[in-house]
Amino acid sequence: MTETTQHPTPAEPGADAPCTGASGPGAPAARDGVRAPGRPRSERAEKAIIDAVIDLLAEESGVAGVSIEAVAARAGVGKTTIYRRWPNKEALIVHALATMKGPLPQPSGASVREDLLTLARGLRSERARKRIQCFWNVVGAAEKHPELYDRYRQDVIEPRREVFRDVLRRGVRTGEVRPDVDVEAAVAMLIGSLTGRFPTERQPDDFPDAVVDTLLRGIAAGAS
Amino acid sequence: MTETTQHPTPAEPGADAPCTGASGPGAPAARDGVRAPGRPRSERAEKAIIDAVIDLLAEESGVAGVSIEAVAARAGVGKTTIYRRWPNKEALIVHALATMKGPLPQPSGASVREDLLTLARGLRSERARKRIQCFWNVVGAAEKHPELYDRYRQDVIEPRREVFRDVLRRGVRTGEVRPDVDVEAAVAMLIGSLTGRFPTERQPDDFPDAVVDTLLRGIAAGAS
DNA sequence: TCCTTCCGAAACGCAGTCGTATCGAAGCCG
DNA sequence: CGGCTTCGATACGACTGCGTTTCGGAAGGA
Repeated sequence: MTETTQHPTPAEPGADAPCTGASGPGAPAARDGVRAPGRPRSERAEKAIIDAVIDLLAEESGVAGVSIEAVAARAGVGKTTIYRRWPNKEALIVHALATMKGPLPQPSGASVREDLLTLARGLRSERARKRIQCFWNVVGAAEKHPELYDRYRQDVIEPRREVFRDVLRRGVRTGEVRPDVDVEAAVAMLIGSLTGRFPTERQPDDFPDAVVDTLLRGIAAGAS
Repeated sequence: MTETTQHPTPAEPGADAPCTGASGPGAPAARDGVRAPGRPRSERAEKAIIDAVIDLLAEESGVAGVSIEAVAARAGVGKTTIYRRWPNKEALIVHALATMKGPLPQPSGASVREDLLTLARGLRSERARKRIQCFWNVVGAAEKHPELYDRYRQDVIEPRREVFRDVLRRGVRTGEVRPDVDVEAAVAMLIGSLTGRFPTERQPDDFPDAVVDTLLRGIAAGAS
């Protein structure tokens, strides 16, 4: 032990920007095809850790409710196994959130109404609900953990909003949507109405349909 | 000191349900016209405490970010002064939230569009922003503090939604709004779009106008 | 004036969390 | 088998927050 005990990163002799960049766990010393000596890191443990973080973030009361010890207990893992991969709590949460990117929804393109219905109903899926719940809690901590908020917004939320925008812009080209539509307002109305009151309040099953049709037709009398 | 040191509530001989009901601070022993002996409680301190709670709840990261010690420091008050009035942190926050009820907005009734614009623009006021910010954080902690969430929702949020509903229902009667409108969907679209993306993201100044007009006219081509 | 209550400040015991360190056991490779 | 690393468990010191208690002093009523 000459001077290597500063960071959990094991060997990795040169040019390793410390893993505080938080886009991934500390590499287990295998960069190229070079096999690292010793016991390899358990991929199973890593997945369990990330799942535990996401579950806790969605269920517990915000970022402050996610403690390393709770994560370790829930994942059935020692704290050592966590700190060997991430330098601190914030990096762990950032990485866990990044894994929620997942595949974007792909609307069929049959019609604007069909596409919006698909997207709106998709916001009720198990995975989407968890994503929205995490968003609530991350937003709540936005002032204290701005990096967390920015990254989650950019990586997870914004791409999904962009899918909504694309549907509307395509509708303008096909003539289904009036050309002077305010895309930002319309997207905010769709997403905001479907994600705004989640936690305990139940919405009727056809709420997405009602929102989409209200948006399309408007509420003023005299419109078709 | 015979047996009275169990509760901060000072004298108050009989039939005092302890103040844990959390709808108000422990009364300083003056119930009817009976003046309590000794120095009366400082009203100034009480206001400072409640303001501090609301500010912290809006700015800090959620309910967990509001600590009694932070409240005391921010209000320039000793912790004793807090615990003499409320039995614990949750009761304090519940009471502080209840004070945000304030007066409801009173739309003019000139037209549905005017009323909705007034209400929508009102959501950008200083006070409304703080209310919304608190709502974010209270919702985030809904699973851990359900009483907090329920009470805030009932006392503060729901009455304001009801004002929106009233405007729409009146519009149906006057013929300004189509009779088959889904009031819940329309209200959710208005409020959700205007409160959904607050914290750091800025909206253009005419965003409430865009939302109201989009809601009224719809986005489908062919409508007026 | 005397008496009661409230005031702010400080310290306490207790519990929870962070990040580190240490332990014996186990997995993988040569 | 022997060297390497990771594994889960446990304990540690430092810190923070809660809710209580004690303290000297101030404010108001009788």
